[in-house]
Amino acid sequence: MEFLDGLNQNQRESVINMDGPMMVIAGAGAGKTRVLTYKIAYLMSKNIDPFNILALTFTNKAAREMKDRIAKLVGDNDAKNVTMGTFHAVFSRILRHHANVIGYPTNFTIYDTQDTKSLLKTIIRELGLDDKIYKPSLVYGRISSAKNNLISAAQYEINAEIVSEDRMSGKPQLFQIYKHYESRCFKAGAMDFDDLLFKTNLLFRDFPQILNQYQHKFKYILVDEYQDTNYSQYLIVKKLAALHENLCVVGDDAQSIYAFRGANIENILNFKRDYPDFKLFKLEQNYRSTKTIVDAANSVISNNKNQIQKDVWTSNDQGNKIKVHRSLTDNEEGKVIANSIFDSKQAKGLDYSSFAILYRTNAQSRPFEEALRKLGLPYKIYGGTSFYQRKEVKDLIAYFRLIANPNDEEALKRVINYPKRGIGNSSMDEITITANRNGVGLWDVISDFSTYPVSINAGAQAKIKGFVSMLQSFSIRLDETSGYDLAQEVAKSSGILKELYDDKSPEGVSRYENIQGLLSGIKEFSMSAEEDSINTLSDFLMDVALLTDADKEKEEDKDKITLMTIHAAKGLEFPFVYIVGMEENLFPSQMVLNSREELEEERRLFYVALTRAEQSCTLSYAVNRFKWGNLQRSEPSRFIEEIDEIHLSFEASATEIGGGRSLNARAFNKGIPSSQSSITSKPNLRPIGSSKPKANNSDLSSSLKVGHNVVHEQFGKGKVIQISGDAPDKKAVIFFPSSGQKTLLLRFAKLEIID
DNA sequence: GGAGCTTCAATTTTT
DNA sequence: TTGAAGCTCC
Repeated sequence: MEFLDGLNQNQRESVINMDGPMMVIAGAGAGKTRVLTYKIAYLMSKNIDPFNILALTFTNKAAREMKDRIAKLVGDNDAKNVTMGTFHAVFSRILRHHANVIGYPTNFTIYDTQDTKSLLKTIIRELGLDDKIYKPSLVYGRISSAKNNLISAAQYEINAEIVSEDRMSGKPQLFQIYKHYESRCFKAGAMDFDDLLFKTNLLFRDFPQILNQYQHKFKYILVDEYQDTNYSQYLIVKKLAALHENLCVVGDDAQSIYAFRGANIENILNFKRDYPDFKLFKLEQNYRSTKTIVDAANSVISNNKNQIQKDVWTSNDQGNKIKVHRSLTDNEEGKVIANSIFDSKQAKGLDYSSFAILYRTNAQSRPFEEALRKLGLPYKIYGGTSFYQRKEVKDLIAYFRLIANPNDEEALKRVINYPKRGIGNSSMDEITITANRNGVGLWDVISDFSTYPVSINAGAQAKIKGFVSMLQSFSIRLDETSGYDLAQEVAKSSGILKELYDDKSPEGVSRYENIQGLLSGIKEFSMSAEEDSINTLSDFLMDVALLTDADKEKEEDKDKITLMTIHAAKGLEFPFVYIVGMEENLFPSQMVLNSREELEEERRLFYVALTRAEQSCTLSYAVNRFKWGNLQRSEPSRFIEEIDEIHLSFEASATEIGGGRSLNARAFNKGIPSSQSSITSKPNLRPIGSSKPKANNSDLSSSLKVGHNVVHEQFGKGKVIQISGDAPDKKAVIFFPSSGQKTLLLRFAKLEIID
């Protein structure tokens, strides 16, 4: 087994341990993916049929990379037969296969976040509720977390705890919304992201023979990023592995950054309970980063209380210190980083792809884009409005969806009057009323006016009929026409192509190009079909809902600077990493400052960011930042101070210190320039000119008294039990019936005093 | 029915 | 600042 030679002792042991339940806890850069790929290759070398292996990842990208790496070890053919993909992708396929038994059409639609929110909004309005109180995104979060815990609408309604939480937060009708949402999705033949896992659980629960079939198929199951799985995923894995118990999960609790969306670190603990005789392997040697970076990351993560004991170390060089750069404004931050990349590239002759700029939120990308563009540096940007989220792309895809599944009402509403064909709101209102009165869907009405008469004028009716018959003519050919051919015809007949072609504005041109891009993507997809079969448009649709920007890597994007959120960077590595926007209320985000758990997650996010860097890492913050229109002062992130000072070197921008020199920590400490900073035991991280953080809740802070009843945005009503500390760090202990006792910093907590 | 104007709200992360 | 949603006027 010569390919095992490249592994260290621990890695090798975890690879050759074939049977039984096992867990690999792997520090950042310790070769987690390596172990997984080698393990799969090793299984095959021991004559395990690739058809019997299931490998679940968190992102499509991870799956693809793993597949490529396995192919290098065992060859394309065998690699191809391993079932590998994200939870969502793998189980959406399985669901398609058995859709009929749970009452769904084979061509069920997958609603993305936009579709879901839009449907929720419709429902909220139909129920006569105020969408300022029942904000669609909030409602979505609530329903999503219910689904991830396998709570159906019916169970939601009778769950005393949940119902009381909703009542406390002033949203007693949430269960109604959930109920309607559930049935509307079902009628539309649509599943949202959470449904893909939820319904898989139902399928396996209610149809044991189907579960059994997959239990036999998947003799070996591997799960990557186990710390990011939610309860729903956990249960799927547990059920599938129940027969053979050849289950290998790999993860790192320190990199758990998706608790906000239901990931449950308990799953690691559950594992010990479910499989008491499991084997535990730890990979602690980091091969990626310099000593400085590894040590800095360790010192940051040690601030977290909740973690599994691990000792991550490296035998790599010490490397350079981590630079901490202060800029005056966010625009300057952009320029500074762009210049730094320019200089480093010149000096060291590196590729652009060696550099990454990582930020907390997508909205931060703009100054960097501008600065890079000015210097003529090529970059690629992930996230934000992804290609598949663009209006024009979604519009065309909506036609496809409607052809595959006419009951898909979100798609229908999107395109029935786009391009403009004279079917306006008043017609749609009439149709909706008729549909509701008869308890049928919109499509039922518009495809059969004789059964469902609608009081709209003949002209509009004729236009609708034309639209319907166009779609029907495509639907008939869906299964025997190649996806590309059909897609092209749809783009033409629908009028979308012409509409965009006629728009000669720069945006219009780019929209047209995006449609062409989508079509050529479909072309590629259609041509990748196996012999004797065709890839149809419904096959394409099956994949497309689960694709993100990161999955659309183009050849010409290879040598470019990477801009992405830290979340998106998970699992990646770069020689030079810039972590920008290192400011309080941005990173850590102000949304997480209410609880220790959330702050710890944010810290793990910073840990992930740091450990992306191989050779060099720069932290950067701006003293002033534009936030919806006006300039706001900000303070350096607390996370900077959590790094042991000996790993840091401080510098400020030329404009700020006047001399164009960069400062080392000592000079910085000595107060050069003396007028601007005072000598402290710690490097002075306070922005110039600002003393203490401003208490933006000063009135509240002084007037709040023990015994007050208050309302909190998230926790609902509560009573103040204790007040401690002085402004601006004044804290209150508040008891919330919905979520227990919380200690809140008054300067951050958005509280309202009731009495 | 639709274009164009004004207002208003929002800003966390993603399958 | 941006984008969506609502409103007015044709």
